[in-house]
Amino acid sequence: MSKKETILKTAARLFATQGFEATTTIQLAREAGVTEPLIYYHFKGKDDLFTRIIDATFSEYFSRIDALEKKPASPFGQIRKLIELQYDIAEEMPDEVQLIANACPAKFNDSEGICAANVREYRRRLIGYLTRSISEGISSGEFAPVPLEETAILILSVINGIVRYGRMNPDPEKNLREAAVNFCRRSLIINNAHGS
Amino acid sequence: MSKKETILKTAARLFATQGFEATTTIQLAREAGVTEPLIYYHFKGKDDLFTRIIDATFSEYFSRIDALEKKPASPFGQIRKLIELQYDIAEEMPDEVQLIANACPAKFNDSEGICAANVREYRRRLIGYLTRSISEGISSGEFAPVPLEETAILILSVINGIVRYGRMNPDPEKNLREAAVNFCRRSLIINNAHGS
Amino acid sequence: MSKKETILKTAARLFATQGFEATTTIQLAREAGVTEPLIYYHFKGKDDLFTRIIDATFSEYFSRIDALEKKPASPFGQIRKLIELQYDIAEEMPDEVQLIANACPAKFNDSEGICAANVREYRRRLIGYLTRSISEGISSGEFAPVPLEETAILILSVINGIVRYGRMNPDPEKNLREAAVNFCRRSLIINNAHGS
Amino acid sequence: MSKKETILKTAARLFATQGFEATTTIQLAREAGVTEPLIYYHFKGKDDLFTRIIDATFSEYFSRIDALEKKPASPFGQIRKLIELQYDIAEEMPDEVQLIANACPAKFNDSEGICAANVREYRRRLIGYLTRSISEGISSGEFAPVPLEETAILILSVINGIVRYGRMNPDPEKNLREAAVNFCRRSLIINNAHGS
DNA sequence: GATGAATGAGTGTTCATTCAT
DNA sequence: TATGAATGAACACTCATTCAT
Repeated sequence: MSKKETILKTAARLFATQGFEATTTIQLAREAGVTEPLIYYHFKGKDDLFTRIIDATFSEYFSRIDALEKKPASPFGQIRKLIELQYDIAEEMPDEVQLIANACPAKFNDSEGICAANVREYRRRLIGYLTRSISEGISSGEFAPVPLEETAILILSVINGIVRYGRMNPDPEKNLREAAVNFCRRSLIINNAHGS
Repeated sequence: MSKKETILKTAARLFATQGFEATTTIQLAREAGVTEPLIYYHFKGKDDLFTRIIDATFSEYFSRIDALEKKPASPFGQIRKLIELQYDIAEEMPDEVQLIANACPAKFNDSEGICAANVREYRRRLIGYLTRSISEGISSGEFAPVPLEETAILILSVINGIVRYGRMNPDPEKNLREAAVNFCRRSLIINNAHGS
Repeated sequence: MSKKETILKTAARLFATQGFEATTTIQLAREAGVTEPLIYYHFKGKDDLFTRIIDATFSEYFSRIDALEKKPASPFGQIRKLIELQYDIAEEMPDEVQLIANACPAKFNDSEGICAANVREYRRRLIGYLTRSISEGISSGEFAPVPLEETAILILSVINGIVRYGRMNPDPEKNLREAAVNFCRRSLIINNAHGS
Repeated sequence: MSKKETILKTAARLFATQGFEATTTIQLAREAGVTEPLIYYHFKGKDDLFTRIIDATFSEYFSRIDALEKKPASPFGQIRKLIELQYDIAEEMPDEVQLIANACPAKFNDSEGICAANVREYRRRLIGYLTRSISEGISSGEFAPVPLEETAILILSVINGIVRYGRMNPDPEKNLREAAVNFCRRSLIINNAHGS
């Protein structure tokens, strides 16, 4: 891994665990095994580092969601896939995901609002994806007639909740992923056979 | 309101909206309409302010949960009441609630771990409350045979999700509170008649 | 003891042990069992407290030296009495004496030079006293023909040295007082019988 | 001289003349011709500066005393050399010597007791050196049978006294160095011919 | 005589950032 | 690429002191 990449990875980890403000450039330099000026050779500054990490993470998110939309599936299959996708991403890049979950609100009104724009777009896409899936499910009679957007928000809440929980309590025994899928299924599908 | 209280309230608001580290004492003093040294006359320092806000908020939480446990209700009635309680508290003291939701993880390993201890106790109580309610519901045949703790965590996720959403998108038109109750009800109760 | 006196005594102790600058008014208030504003009711401020302690201590010194001069004694008897006087004062008011020994040089160029003036006067009197005694002793053939002022300074050095030593090493077994008298006697008196 | 050295030298001078507490970092920066943060780039802080100066000064002292012990001399020759050594050091590095003489007692109980440990070692060495010399002199019949340790302390007092005096009254006419040597010689040596 | 509340001016220290090499 | 040295701006915090009561 190049030094530039090391800086990025280390920054993501420190920003995620300590917060953006609490991470100093000298600490970042030390933990990345470089000197401070080198950070400024590769990046414009601390904000630039933050922005790049956020942007890259959301990019990854967006392309994954796009990929998801192209694969046909049943209404609940789509929802299941979204839950699983979030879980997978959180396992692949836990630092970046936590960074987005925690630090973003704090930097919401920031300089160029880069973070806020990303978050809005992210919500827009996820809610759109879920709204469409739920709508389909209701139309086909598969789902109960739930309110569209509210339910989308609730499913998102479940997703965020388990991702957060997994970060703070790394307990491999609990199968939250499966439990979350079932929890949502039972709530949506009109069917006497629970957990089928 | 005394100047001491003004400082506390202002600190809660700033810590919640900007984060602990990003809030400077001079800014706090200005927005509270006092001089900087007065903060140090009434409090030991920035950390002390933070700790007191956290402690007071969790105290309020705990006493409310305790009060809840004393009122008898049906299994789902208990869960409904918890959801509504969280919503109410978030409306009463939105700054403090957001502060706990956002800043706490960042200060988790802090000095005396005051925040961490509170968060653990808080989770323990809520999960305990929910686990008992779910267990009762399953025993009485009212609820589907869901995994206890996982389901408790998922319900908590729903609660936290809507509280967070309500903070970031203050949209009085959406009735997330009612939607959340129904979402959980459908997922738990064995009953053909949805949304009744 | 009145609160005013308590403040003075406590200030002398703290100034002596920690230094003037390192002693804060709040610490002084706490250790004296009063509140800060009371210090300002009785005294003009920290500097005023310092000045009064210094002045009172030197006053005491001066009146004691004056009293000494009035009692007739042999040349070495006079010197012996001065050594013993210093030792006595240091035991009576150890804080004040140490304050003068340590803190004064640091405040030498201070505001009104009150300390410096006192120190100069103090040196002038002691050196004058010793010079006269030595001069007498030489004239009478009792003392060796030592240089007057230099020897006076050296005797003062011995005095200051044992006072300082006694403060830092409170060791009642060593009889430094007697040893100092003998040390000076042997150096001054022309006589084969040492230590008589 | 590098900026780092300039900071050290300036700090020694200011600490010595004004005291540690009364010297501010901004004043130190100005008088050293650097900016404040540079002090913190080269040193950990004000305390670190103080400690380093003290340590370096005592190191110099110790190595000089060690060198002294290796040169053979008569009992009084040894004592004479010690007096002259102290005088020399005080002329070479007057700031550092005064710093040790004045500021140390105030910082005696400080943080890691670095100063106290040095002072104890310093006293131990000097008193040991003097005790041995006096003991030799008494054994050989050259010295009067004076009490060992007390006399060592008194000689040290004479040394410290003239060093202090020389600092406060820079008067090149008085030959205190020679007077001190003679003062001690007369007090120790059994001999009718004084001042020979 | 005595105090709780309050403050202007300053403290030591750290920050993200730059420059010369 | 890479760095040792350096800095302007800001930081949390403390000081001696005052005022209204």
